[in-house]
Amino acid sequence: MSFDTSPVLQAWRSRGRRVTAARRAVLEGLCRAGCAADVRTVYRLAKRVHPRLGLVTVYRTLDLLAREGWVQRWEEGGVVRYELDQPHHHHLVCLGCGQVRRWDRCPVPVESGATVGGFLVTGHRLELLGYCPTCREVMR
Amino acid sequence: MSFDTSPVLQAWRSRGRRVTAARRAVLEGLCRAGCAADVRTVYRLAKRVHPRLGLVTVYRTLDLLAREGWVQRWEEGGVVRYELDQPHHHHLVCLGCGQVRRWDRCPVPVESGATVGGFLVTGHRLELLGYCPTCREVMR
DNA sequence: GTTCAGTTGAAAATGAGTTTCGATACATCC
DNA sequence: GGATGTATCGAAACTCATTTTCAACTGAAC
Ligand SMILES: [Mn+2]
Ligand SMILES: [Mn+2]
Ligand SMILES: [Zn+2]
Ligand SMILES: [Zn+2]
Repeated sequence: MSFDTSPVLQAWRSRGRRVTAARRAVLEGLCRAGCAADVRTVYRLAKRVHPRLGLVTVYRTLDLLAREGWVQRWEEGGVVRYELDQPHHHHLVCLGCGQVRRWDRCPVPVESGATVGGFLVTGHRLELLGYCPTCREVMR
Repeated sequence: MSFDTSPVLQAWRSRGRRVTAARRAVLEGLCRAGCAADVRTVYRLAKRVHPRLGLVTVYRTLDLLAREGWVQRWEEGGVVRYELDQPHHHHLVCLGCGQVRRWDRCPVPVESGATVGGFLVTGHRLELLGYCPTCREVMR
């Protein structure tokens, strides 16, 4: 995927965090995983880069990236998914097979920084739920 | 909350399911819990009605209700939430304390039954993320 | 090269949710 | 109202994702 990881590494170094082989590998795995990857997938792909990588470190690094705002974290059907921060977009989720597809429109008119009922809104999450072409076929 | 449980009970009886004290209690707990309650909350409230209620039965009944379409199920920050089916609405979620408030507007123009990129869309999920008045105060 | 705090990974712990199974209690039929 | 058969119940065992612990390791700085 087209994601430049050097700003992340740079930010880490400047804040006194260490740029380790394990963290590089997780970032690389995330890049290769593409849209909305689950932890296992990131682990599997990152392990190709750095075979002695532990699953714990994947959890830790994903959490770090999420806290620092480099990745989005969300859950669907009991599965936690992460993806590198990209131009704002949403997702189509298949209720049949769990597949996720990117949807680039955004119909939500609430700006980040706006206030709704006393809440300071910093973002939003939107998924369209339904059935992918394959699952529609199976259902008929 | 204003939710009439008798259609649920009636539907159960007509399909050969039994209307038990445990199931009534879970429904009652759900009513009392209001907007987007987690399983523990439903359990705690339902137990007041039927003290010997087991947590397992809460899971089972919530799952049953969800499968039959009487409740919505969603997850936020690792917490599974259920709520009785109501007029379509969304939620404001506080990233500080996890509190959930109802938001009645819906800016999503995709009708149920529409097709987006080959997906048959049957619904959607939208949450505004941010900070509640209390958590905003704490942050300053 | 030496130093040392930040980081790692194996193993153990945690905890939400599920499965199992003997006991219980709805619904039905006298 | 009682007897019957089966759906349901709840305690306990289990599963599995995620977190915690801790001794070993290794980037970064000097
Ligand atoms: Mn995506
Ligand atoms: Mn609600
Ligand atoms: Zn599908
Ligand atoms: Zn809050």
